[in-house]
Amino acid sequence: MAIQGVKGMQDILPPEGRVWRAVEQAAAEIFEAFGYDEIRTPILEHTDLFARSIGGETDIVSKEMYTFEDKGGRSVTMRPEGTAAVVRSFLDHKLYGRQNVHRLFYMGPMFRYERMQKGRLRQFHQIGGELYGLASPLADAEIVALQHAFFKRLGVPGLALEINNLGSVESRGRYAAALQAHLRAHADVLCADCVRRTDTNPLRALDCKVPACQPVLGGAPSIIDFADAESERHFATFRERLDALGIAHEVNAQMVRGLDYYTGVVFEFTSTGLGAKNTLSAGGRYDNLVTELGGPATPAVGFACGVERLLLLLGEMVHDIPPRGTRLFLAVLSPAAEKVAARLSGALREAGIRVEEDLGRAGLKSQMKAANRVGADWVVLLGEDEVARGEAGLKNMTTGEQVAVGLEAEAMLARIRS
RNA sequence: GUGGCUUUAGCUCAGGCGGUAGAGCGCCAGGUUGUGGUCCUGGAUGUCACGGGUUCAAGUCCCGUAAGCCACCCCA
Repeated sequence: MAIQGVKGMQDILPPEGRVWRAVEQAAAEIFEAFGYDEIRTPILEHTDLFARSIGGETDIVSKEMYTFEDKGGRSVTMRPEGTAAVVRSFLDHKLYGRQNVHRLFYMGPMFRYERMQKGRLRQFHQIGGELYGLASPLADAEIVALQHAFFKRLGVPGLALEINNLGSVESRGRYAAALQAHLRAHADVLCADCVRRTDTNPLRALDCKVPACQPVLGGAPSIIDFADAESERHFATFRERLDALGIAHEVNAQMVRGLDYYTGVVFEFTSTGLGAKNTLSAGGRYDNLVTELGGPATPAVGFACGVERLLLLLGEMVHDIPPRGTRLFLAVLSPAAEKVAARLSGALREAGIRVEEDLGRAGLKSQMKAANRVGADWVVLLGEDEVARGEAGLKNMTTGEQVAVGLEAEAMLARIRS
């Protein structure tokens, strides 16, 4: 049995790599248009970082992390998400001392030990953005607008945006207590999962899809009613801004996020056609995270987008992004032509042409087939006769026309570009 | 973590009640001794996921393992 890849770790094979590059490049361009700069942090962090930021009771921390001891006896963890590491780096390097507002983006692999399913890998990739130093609801709207622009650029079908207001830490706490009481009062009709969640994480029960639970959940207090006046004003301004930006959205009072650090505005972009798990990207405000990790009071808002899910959606649409530029195939048929071929391939590549060859120097017919297979626009034929005459055959693979040209790259480029 | 399904050629898949494997596509060659993409003809390739068991005989039945998929759970 040949060695297989590790479960849940996926290879990206050609030509898929081109699609990834196109998506990552589109993301980088959108981020730059919004004034964001890239930050790259290591895969490994101290385990404490995630335990303290994401929340020790969450599934991610309690059972999904790749945690191990390194040779120095430190407990380290392969990052399960991006935000904690970015905040850590922000504090580690005292970036807050440079300026008040920071716009950062990152992209890269994340690791969670999960039961596999399509669009749910153990090594998966996220593209995320973080905005530090602005408490304004306009900042929340900017983060949402950025994602919206990104998805629009890629042509994501069936896009929808849901938002909610979790309120302040205090109001969220009061709400959790009220909800817990409500759930306890109806524990007899709730499903087993909801009974368990009543104690561990009552807000999660709101997401339950079991029919029997719906009446109880429908009658539960709404988190929006618990938000304090300031948080309510913030949310209202946020919505007005979305309207002004022309971004359609819907309030979903049942939506809660899985990571503990969120406060206030949370949002989730979904797409139909992703199956059971339809979340494309999600995020929200986390004004307390920086201080919880030992930094100065710094309001923050951010998001993360699942790249594999995005690619799943884009599917066939972008499955065959052709390589950029003109493709030329150099067919060499005679040892006498090797010197000319070496010089030509170099000169043509410098001019920005994609030059491919069959270095096995098979027969003309198979070299032509190879040229066709790679999608060559042009073929340069270097045979005994041509080289003896001081010329080469230049064939247009679309029209089938072939002409004789000089052995200089300039002569071929002139023809190709005409 | 729970329940269920799947795994046969490079790819997509067919193989009624057990008798050691097929198709299409792709690949290679020839038709065209120096011209591709169309067409025609021919060819190669499988430890039937892996390990055990039942049997005279297992791709086919049983058990285990692994990987993948679906619904939960959870999350991006």
